[in-house]
Amino acid sequence: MKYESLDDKVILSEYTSFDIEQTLECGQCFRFTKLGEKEYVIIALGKVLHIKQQGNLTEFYPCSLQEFETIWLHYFDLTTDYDHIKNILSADPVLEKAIAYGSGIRILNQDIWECLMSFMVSQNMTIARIKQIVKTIAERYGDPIGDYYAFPTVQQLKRVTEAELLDCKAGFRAKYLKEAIYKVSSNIIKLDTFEQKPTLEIKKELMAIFGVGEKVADCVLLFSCQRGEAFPIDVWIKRVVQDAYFEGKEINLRELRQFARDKYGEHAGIAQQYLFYFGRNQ
DNA sequence: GCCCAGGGAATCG
DNA sequence: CGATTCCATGGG
Repeated sequence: MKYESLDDKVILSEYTSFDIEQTLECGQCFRFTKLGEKEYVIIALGKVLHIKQQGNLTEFYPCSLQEFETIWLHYFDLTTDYDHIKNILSADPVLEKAIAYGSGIRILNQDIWECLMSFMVSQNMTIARIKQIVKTIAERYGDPIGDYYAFPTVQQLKRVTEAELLDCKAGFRAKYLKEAIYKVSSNIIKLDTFEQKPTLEIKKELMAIFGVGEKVADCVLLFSCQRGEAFPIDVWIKRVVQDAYFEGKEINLRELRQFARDKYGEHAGIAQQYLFYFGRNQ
């Protein structure tokens, strides 16, 4: 991998396993807009970033070299060796096929707060509607950045009422969001301590929030805490695994978790993303 | 109208 | 324990 600065752009080249479309459209984040073929605007970490891929080049703009190195290199997980992980997972024929389909997926390192709120919103919703509701919350309570809005901080959401969240169309999740805002804003849960905590301890803290179950906790662990062993199980992944490994037979969540641990181990999370992207688009 | 969506809590056996 | 039901809401 190489990158160089040119005006207000950074140009990435000589990389493997990075496709912006697959990375954004595989369901791990919700704040992006497609402008064209492999051209996107993403709103993250309080910034608006354009990304355009053609051939074996990726442009990031507006973006200084320093910003790229301190923020986006990590955000897009560009320092992780995905070829190595893919080699390990490809030993499994099912994964080999899923990887062939979504070979450019990378797991983003997102902001924990936004990730938690977004996946609380996600329960029992379609991806299109999740995007719409997260966008509404940002537009009503977040800071404007050009034509877009940053996802609001905990402080900015502190005084928001359940009725106002209902008005954002959060539905029955409005009271869940209130609960998360309360626990984080009052420091009952300290998100900035997660980095140095064991995975299971973080999971326990997250699941103590009314409205956070295993699925949402696993999404937060995988998409914002760099816990590659987390394996979020939703309706899609359940179907894919059942169809690919159990002849379509119904299996319960406990068996499914055990299966993922045994089969994919420390790379269960990325395996899950390959399977999700493959399953949802076939 | 009915069914389902990147679930989770409450209830029931 | 495991299984079922309810929860808001919009789109197919």
